[in-house]
Amino acid sequence: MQCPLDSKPRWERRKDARPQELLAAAIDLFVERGFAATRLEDVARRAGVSKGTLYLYYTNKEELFKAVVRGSIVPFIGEAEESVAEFEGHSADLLRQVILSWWDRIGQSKVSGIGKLMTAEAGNFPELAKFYQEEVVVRVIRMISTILERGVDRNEFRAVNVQQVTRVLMAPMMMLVTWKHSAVGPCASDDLQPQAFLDAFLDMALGGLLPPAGARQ
Amino acid sequence: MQCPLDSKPRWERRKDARPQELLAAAIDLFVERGFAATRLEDVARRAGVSKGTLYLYYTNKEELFKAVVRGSIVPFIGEAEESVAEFEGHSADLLRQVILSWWDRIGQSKVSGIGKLMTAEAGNFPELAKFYQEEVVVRVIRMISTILERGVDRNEFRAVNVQQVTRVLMAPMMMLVTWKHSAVGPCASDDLQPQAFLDAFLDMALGGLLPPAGARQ
Amino acid sequence: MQCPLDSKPRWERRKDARPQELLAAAIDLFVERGFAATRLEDVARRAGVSKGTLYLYYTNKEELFKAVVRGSIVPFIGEAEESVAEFEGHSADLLRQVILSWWDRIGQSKVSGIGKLMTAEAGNFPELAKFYQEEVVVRVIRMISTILERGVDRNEFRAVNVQQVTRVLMAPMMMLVTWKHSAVGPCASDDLQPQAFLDAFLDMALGGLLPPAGARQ
Amino acid sequence: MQCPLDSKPRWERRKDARPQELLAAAIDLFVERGFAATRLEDVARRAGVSKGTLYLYYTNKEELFKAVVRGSIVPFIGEAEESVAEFEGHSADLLRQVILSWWDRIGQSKVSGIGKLMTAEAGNFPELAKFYQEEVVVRVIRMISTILERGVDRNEFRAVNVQQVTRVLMAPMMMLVTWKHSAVGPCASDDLQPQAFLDAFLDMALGGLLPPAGARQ
DNA sequence: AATGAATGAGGGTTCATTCAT
DNA sequence: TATGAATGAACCCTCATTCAT
Repeated sequence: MQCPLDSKPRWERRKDARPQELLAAAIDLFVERGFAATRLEDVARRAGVSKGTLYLYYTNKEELFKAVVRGSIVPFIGEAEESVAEFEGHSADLLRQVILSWWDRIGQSKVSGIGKLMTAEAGNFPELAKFYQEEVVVRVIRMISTILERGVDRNEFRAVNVQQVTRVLMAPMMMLVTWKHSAVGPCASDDLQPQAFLDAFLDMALGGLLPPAGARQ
Repeated sequence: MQCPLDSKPRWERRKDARPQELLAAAIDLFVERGFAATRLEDVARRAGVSKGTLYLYYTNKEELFKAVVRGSIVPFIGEAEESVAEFEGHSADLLRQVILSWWDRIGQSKVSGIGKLMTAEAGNFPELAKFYQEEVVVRVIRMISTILERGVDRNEFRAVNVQQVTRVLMAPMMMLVTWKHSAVGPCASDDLQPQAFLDAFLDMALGGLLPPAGARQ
Repeated sequence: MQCPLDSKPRWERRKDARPQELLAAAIDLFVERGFAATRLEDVARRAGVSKGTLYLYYTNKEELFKAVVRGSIVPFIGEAEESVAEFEGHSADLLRQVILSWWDRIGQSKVSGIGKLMTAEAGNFPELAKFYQEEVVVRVIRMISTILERGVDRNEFRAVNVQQVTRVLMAPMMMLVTWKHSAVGPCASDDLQPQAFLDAFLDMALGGLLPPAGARQ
Repeated sequence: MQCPLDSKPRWERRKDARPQELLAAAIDLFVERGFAATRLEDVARRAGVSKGTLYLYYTNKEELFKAVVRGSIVPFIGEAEESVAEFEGHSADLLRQVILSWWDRIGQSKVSGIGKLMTAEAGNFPELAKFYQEEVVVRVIRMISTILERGVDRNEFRAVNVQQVTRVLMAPMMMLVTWKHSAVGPCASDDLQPQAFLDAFLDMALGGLLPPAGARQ
């Protein structure tokens, strides 16, 4: 950890770990079964605690879900926003870096199932939808738009319609993780080749964004 | 009675209409809330009947759902398969026709919400997943693959990897309807411009399929 | 029937047969499943009529059941009572005749299942219990007691305790039919040999009733 | 608390007692109303808990019923089997002892109503029938047959047909408890004199089993 | 902090009975 | 007379949430 002399007794460290264990269990089950179909008793059991204990840390199911999002997707977004703000190179590299690190940190992991889940169940849990839209979707859109605008401003990208291209860029990523987590769909699980998909997607996307060859400096 | 030409009593006409009324109510609610979250009592109420009446027409919730699929998506697939078998022109026109008629008949309507629903809940309802995969997904894949193979055989398309391109073609369509029915996502509902999206998609798809200009006859 | 020139058209004869067809269907199902577990819809279907039609003939489930009893067991009791009243021979012969004709008409047929059914479900249907007790049980007890008293009066039987012996005589008969209709019990269905059982029972019963050999005239 | 020797808190003592309280309530109602007609809510209420609580202890209605059987009849059978295996005296005494202890532990109590219930409802609940046949009926038959064989082997009983006599011995016992629990039947409840019935039955049974006086040692 | 027993509202399904035709 | 569509109360079972310990 940060403190190499961890002065706390093992028992207390265990206690501190509880929320993390609960979040880990929760994300597994939420992604596997969806929000509504996940039973808090199962979450508690998987975390090795009792059902009542769960309520000591999270007031209810929705708060638990929010905590899952806050503990997984939101921090990534924060870091990505920072790296966008600090980046100094070519906007195409920035875009590629953001997408690949998204795939590395989110897309590949269970966390990406949260996106599919929200798409499916937002209608039944308006407060959750609002939370997710504000904490995740809006920030992602803003971040990608920012990259595009940066690229356009710096003449590294063509003068595209930023709003639409933002959506065009997000769509295939969403699709990729949706299929990855679904039991039906055009891709039997072993047919899905995410890496090849990503490569093709990036080629296409950057090909569409970079200025015509003749126009480059 | 009031209309002497209609020999059926009003009451019996209702009976004939009931299944359709129930299916209409069911599709509304299934698409709005998902399979698990839809209460049969609500379906019944929306159709203007009592809970018990629903069971006169459909054995249980899963059968009601299957009936919805059989009454909306499956017939379209059948017709599309026929039109593919009978078609005599250029494969690009066939592909365009199938996709546009899909948009017309399925994509635009509530029915398209079924796809999103199945993607989300298949894991929790394995029998439904099996049904949908067999009755819909497999047939759609086969149909699109058939079109691609036809195009390749007739030298109207390039010699693409049919299996993968089938998936690449399906993905944006799925995405389009998924966002259309979701309360969260990168597209606020009024930002989504399906027609423009479709045009762009078809341009891209056909651009990728047609042989290089020099090779065309 | 009584009128050899049956002037009624076949269609109307059919109508007259309805109640009998319903009773036949009802007894099948009541005996097979019990009173509560029998669905009137099944009764109607087996009789080849609609559920509503059943209610034209019997006001409700309990009345249907009573009609079954009235149409099967009660007439037999009436005849048995008559034959008891008219009989002129030895009381042992009378008892044997009554028991054997019971076996012939009731015990062997489905009707005997009614006895088991009432024993089991009387507690849940007090009105039915009252009806059955009055229309069947009390009359059977009275009839057998009458035979015993007749035998004792005529010095054909020993001076037994009529009340208790009545029960002792009824018990094995009830048992026989109960097992005949049950899916559990000490007798796998093919082990039960009713005829042998009856012979043994009659030997025992009459052996216990007839006066000691030395006392006979 | 009030009793310092009892280290468990009152609340936990309740938890330990719950299963027994629920079984007690269940047996009352099952015997009173039968399996199908017993509502779990009533069982719960009679045990002083809510409907949901019942499911903390028993997975479903059938399991509750099995628990009732396992907690009442099955243990008795186990003990009886042991006492049969260990017994060293005359087989007639063994038979008498087994029957009288059955009457003491089962016949006299509500538990005996289970037998009547199963006879009546086995047809509608095949899994329950299988369970009861295996756990109870088969073992009882085996036990009684064992006693009879023992008696025959030791020349304490005549060489009877063991299979049939087993059934003949069981029949009156079944009948006794069936009437005891029934609202209809030849015995108004206050006329039934079980003790006298048992005495007569044992006299008869042993009379039929013991070798003729002249043959005894 | 931790437990886990208890709750009770709610959803799927069944079926006797009614009633317009 | 005959139909069968419609009803609605009832029952089994689930699960988020509470709370005494």
